[in-house]
Amino acid sequence: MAQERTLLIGPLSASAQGPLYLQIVNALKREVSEGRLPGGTALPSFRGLAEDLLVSVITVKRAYEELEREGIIYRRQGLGTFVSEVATDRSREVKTERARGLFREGAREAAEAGLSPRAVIQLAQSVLKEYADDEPVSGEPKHVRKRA
Amino acid sequence: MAQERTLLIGPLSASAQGPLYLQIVNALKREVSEGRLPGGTALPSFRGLAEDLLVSVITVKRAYEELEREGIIYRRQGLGTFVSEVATDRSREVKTERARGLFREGAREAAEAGLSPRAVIQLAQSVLKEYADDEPVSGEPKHVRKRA
DNA sequence: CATGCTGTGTATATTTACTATATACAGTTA
DNA sequence: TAACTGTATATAGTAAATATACACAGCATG
Repeated sequence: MAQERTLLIGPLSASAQGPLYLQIVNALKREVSEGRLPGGTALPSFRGLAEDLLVSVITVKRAYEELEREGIIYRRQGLGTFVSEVATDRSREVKTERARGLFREGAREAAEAGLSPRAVIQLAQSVLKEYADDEPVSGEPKHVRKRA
Repeated sequence: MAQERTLLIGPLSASAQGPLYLQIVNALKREVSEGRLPGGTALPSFRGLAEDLLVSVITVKRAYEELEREGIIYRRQGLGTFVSEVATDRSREVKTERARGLFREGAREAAEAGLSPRAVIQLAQSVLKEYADDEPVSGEPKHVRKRA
């Protein structure tokens, strides 16, 4: 085991849930926002990641370009690609904002479906609760009451 | 003579928020789910809607095909396109399911942003409340009296 | 009643934009 | 120089959107 061959991000499902380069973007954003890639960390090289994920170099490039545009990573020709110092914060900001947008859109859809404001809130809460049960967030201890 | 020239759905922003045909689909689903298009109502013709929205006939066709696949409308060659009898229910089902998916995805994003389960719920509630303030939903169905 | 007009939806070939690729080019450092 | 890194150009494949020509239903009319 020369180097940790730990696949930084899982294999991509070929165009199963969106463009490949966006799958890479989202997977890396997740790693960053959850603290597994602190600022300054060197990301895999274009060719390395491309080989691991069975995609072309260009696809990785597009993904990295997108991440750089969002201020999460930066690239240096001849040197490599690195996680920005403010990456975690930026990534979390982006994700929180995205979550807000999703909740907003969900509320609109539910309202258009004819649900009353109360019913919308109830629907949202049931989903959130179900999610919290299924997927314990990060490694922090949390007590889950199985009783619903 | 000309019928009500009321643009059934507003103008489309050229590829500003997704494919044109999906914008048409969503706009019509909204009209249906909110009760402004009861079952049996005749929809605008391909050419008429295409002209109003400044898109091609094919784009309208794709939109109507999608709506028919979801059981919201049905088409009759030489006659026209009509709102299904179960359209409102079907549309509301689809929208509710979509809302559920959006809430789920929002919860995931928020969790990945590092928010605690409690904070996620708080974020969601703040958004929902803000939405309810802006748009008094009041599931009060307006009686759309149809002239015989 | 047969006919043609005008409305409706339908089908095919084409253009355009985006995704993903292979291949060749350029910078950094031991 | 050698072996890494990121970069740029030209090339297929796919989906969205289009123009054009076709087929069916209703109605006015001779």
